[in-house]
Amino acid sequence: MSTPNRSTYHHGALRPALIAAARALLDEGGPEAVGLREAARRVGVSPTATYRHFRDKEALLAAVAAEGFREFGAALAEGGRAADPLAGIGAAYVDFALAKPGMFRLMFSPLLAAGDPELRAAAEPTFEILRGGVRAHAPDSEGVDAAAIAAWSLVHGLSHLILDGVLPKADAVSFKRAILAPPNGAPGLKVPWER
Amino acid sequence: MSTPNRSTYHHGALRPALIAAARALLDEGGPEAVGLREAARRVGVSPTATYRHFRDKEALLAAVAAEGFREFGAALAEGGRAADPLAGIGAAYVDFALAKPGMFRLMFSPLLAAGDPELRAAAEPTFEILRGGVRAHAPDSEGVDAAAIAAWSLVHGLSHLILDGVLPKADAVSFKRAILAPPNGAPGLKVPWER
DNA sequence: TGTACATCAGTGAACGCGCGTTCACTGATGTAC
DNA sequence: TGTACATCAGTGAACGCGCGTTCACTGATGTAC
Repeated sequence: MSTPNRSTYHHGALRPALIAAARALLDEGGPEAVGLREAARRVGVSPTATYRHFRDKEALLAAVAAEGFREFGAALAEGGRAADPLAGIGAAYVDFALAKPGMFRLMFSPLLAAGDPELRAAAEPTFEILRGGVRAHAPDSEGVDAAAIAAWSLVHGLSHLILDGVLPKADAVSFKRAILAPPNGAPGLKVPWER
Repeated sequence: MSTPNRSTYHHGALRPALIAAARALLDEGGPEAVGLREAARRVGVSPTATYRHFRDKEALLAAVAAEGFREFGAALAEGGRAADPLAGIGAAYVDFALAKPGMFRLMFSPLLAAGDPELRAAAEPTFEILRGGVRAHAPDSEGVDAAAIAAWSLVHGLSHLILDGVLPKADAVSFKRAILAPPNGAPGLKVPWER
């Protein structure tokens, strides 16, 4: 039965419910605000029950981050369908970060054992999509990887600077306008770093 | 008396000692690992004593971050004395982040009330220096601010991606080589985003 | 179709931890006369 | 130069908090015969 039925002893779909609760906490207070006990409390279950579904707290966070990366990948792929794919991807990247700051932070958080191979793998498609966007600009260039890293760094850094309150949100708007509709018809996002 | 003398009841220089202890914690475990009690413990003083010098935990963190920004500004200014100022600044930026990851994280951390005016002010010189570097490339351009933001985003994002274990450290090396000694003699760091 | 039983998904109490902060206090310092 | 006293910089005990995790358990589910 897929409908959770709290009148019975068994929850029925505790795992996804815990992930959802964790996401809510993430939205409200960022990665630090996510706790096993609090998530369990919200679902209406004892703290211990969580251990049926997650080895420990980090496993829950990892499951949440995995969901995030899937959605992130979809958003970027969608952005890549713009007239200028790279610009569209860049805009989608920043949009995602601003729309889901807690999730964005978690996805790149040191809370998730830095360099964890599974998460690196989850982040890999991000890089692939960016690389594809760069290739659209310079199909046979040799510096595609370097340029993709530069493009990634650019949007990643802008996202963080805005999220951390260093730059005003308005800069995201001008950024999008600048890359999506450049005044002179040239490609909006130039590649800054070539080997 | 500037020499702390723990044989007396008074410490003599507790404030700087606490800041130093907090920095050590920062180095060891990042911003989350900094605590008033632990800092006091390391200095050999009761937890309560900290409140003589800092209103609360955040005040201590802010004082540490302020030190960080001062050092950061000095490092960037030094980098700006390279043949290509913008490239030198960019390299110094990434170097600082990689050399003092805990401090770098704290400086841009949401722990320090996002948008806190004092910290925005402390970060301002960073922007000024970058703007100066951009101006060296295009002295009379109108898009200096936008380009400076782009350059800032680029190095900031690269720093974070490496710090978070998404990109390998080696990318910092190739980045520096690429911007500091570009193969064709062209300016190493091109400005990606112009209005 | 009914029943025995293994498995599974929860419970509830407890553990130890470290934290930030407040309270009433006391020992040391420095200043006015 | 000595002394009274205000101020300052510490102490120590306690508060309440929420956390992650372990333990022994019990109620519900589903499967084999």
